[in-house]
Amino acid sequence: MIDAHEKLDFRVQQWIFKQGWDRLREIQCLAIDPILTGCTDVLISASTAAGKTEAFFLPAISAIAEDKRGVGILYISPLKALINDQDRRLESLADILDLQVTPWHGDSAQGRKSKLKRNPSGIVLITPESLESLFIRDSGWVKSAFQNLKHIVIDEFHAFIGTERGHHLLSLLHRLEHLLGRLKNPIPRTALSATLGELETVPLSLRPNKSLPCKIIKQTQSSASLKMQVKGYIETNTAVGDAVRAEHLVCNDLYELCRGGNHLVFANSRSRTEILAAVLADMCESNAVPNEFFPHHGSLSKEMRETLEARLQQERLPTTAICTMTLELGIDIGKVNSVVQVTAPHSIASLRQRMGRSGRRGGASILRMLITENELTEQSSIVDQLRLELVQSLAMVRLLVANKWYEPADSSLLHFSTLLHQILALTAQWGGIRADQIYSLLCKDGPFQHVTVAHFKCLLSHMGNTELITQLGSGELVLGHAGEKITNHYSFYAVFKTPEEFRIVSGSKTLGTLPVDSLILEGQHIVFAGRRWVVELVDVEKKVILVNRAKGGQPPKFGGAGMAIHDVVRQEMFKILCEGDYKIKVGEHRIEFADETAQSLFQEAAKFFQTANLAKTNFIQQGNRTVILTWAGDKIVNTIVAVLISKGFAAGAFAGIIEIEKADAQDVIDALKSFQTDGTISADQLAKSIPEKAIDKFDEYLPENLLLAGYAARAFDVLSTKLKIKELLTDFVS
DNA sequence: GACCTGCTGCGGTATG
Repeated sequence: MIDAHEKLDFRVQQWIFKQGWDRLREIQCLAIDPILTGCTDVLISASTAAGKTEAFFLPAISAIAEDKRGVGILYISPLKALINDQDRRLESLADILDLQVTPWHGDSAQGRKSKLKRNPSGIVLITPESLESLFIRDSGWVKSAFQNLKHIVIDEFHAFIGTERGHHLLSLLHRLEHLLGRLKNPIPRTALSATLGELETVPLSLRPNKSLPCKIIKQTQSSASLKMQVKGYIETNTAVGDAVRAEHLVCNDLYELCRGGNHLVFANSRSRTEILAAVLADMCESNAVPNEFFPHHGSLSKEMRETLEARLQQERLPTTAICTMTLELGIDIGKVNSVVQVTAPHSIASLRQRMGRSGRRGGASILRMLITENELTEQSSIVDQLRLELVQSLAMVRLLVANKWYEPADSSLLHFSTLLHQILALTAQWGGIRADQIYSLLCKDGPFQHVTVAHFKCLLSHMGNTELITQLGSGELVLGHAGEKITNHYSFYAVFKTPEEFRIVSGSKTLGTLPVDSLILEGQHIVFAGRRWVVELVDVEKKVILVNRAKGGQPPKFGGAGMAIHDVVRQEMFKILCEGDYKIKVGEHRIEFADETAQSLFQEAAKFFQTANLAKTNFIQQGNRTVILTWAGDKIVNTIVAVLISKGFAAGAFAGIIEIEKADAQDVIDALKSFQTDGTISADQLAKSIPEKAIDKFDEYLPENLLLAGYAARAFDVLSTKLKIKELLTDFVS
């Protein structure tokens, strides 16, 4: 192990020495052999700033140092900003070895791209979309430039797993191996990530056809400790005016906790981000101190975001960013003093990623969660009485800290939208291609292995009928009229969908953009970029909203869908309510991590849970309404709701609790019993009643039956639901 | 009671 670094290229060793490192980290030593040999894929799982990128590049660069014909390393990133960071970080190492590094994305310098075109060599840093555009526009160059490719590395791999974009990436990598004649002798892939749940399943997500084995390298000694606290707040119902709004208590605490240091506050929605930033900036103003609270989210312009990122990184002025997931991935902002999560996190995986942003110079990570619950009244719902937002937050903390568990990706998705995209892309790339070639490349040996021959045939014939593709007399498929039009536009390269957005302009300055699904009226007051504005003009043609500064205002309504809580999280919530205790057991001790308000809110919830005997009660009759407590994830909850609606009930779900209006519990139970024994109700059947099934970018071009099947696989799980209902009915005592 | 990511080629004008 000590001598591992001696296998690296001499100049790489010199570079390590120059950095003043006394030795390589464990993961860096472990990565040397597998990457130098290049006979396996490698998965490197280690926390942020543990040196994952170097763990790959030190041996990979050593492996290509002697042979500079063509591009040797292909680095793929989900973000342009990461490519720019990586370009900067690789500069000194690449200089020593006289290696060319080329960042290649929509905004990178044309000069460096054309240099690579003339003289392909060294390292290319690229996005999946830019790689797709190279395939379609210049696959001949790709074939010659990458002929000598030794390694592919994917950064922030968790951001791809289970998504449309991830499937696109896998398809691109497979097409690359095919183009280079490397299907039998695959190019080794390395995946880097800090947040991977169920590690042993990840290699299949990296190479679904298993044509190479995968070596897993995991950081063992995690020296970093975690300090964490859940703080509770109560939203009072007293008359407007003298009410102590929980929001102000939250902001008072944020002001006290964050002022004077560097912090990240994750607020979960762009509108809440704007509200908190505005209130905190006002507090600075009324206290006559310089403002150090700024918003950061996807609707803000690149310039505003980059200014804030630079301010955080420089560490000259104390800075707190109130942000959405834009600051979750590894953009270079250095480490911050602490991370605050306001309202419950959406998933443990993202909580873990956020937590990793704090902890300076080997110090502890500090994470606080600020959770607000409503004051209880006679009319309070079960959700309020059970304090579900707080209980969910506590359960997530336990799963993160004690179980080290994160949500795995949903592997049941069919990705038909991306399959259609890839059929068009392949046809555009080759000019003409046979149906059986497409099938074997994408489905039989490629990443769409779940697609049946029948589905594939149906898709192709529908694409023919809609003029996306045309079959020549020779049997070859070429692009049809509609297919030409779609693939010729630059918007084709990305497989994910973006809603139309309006630009928000004040004077001559663009402040950012807003999705059009929010209704904005002239004269309306909005909060944007941390300030208040009044809308002067909405230009529908130019998609511009003109605004002026204003004194007061309501926040813009941002659109969006619901979220999916995993089975494991709901089971953990059930468990802590049953036990009446959420504290984490460490040896003989039980660690308290909630403040007094959060403790008493939890006690209220546990008392209600016990009094109503909810450990053993799944069906509750409340007047003429029936309530079902399943403690299952949202896929099962949604399936039960759809089943009940299909049987004529007025059912809905809130925070995982199913409510059926004007229904007798016994009738609901009978309906569920009949569903259980009825073999004819399938997920497809349930999906038929959904009015809008087109969700992904190319869904609108799919034949009805595939659209149905794709939606059904995403939203419903009939088998697990039947099992869950069996369990619920066994416990039922009428 | 949601969030985020990415993409081209060309024509116009300004600047050195």
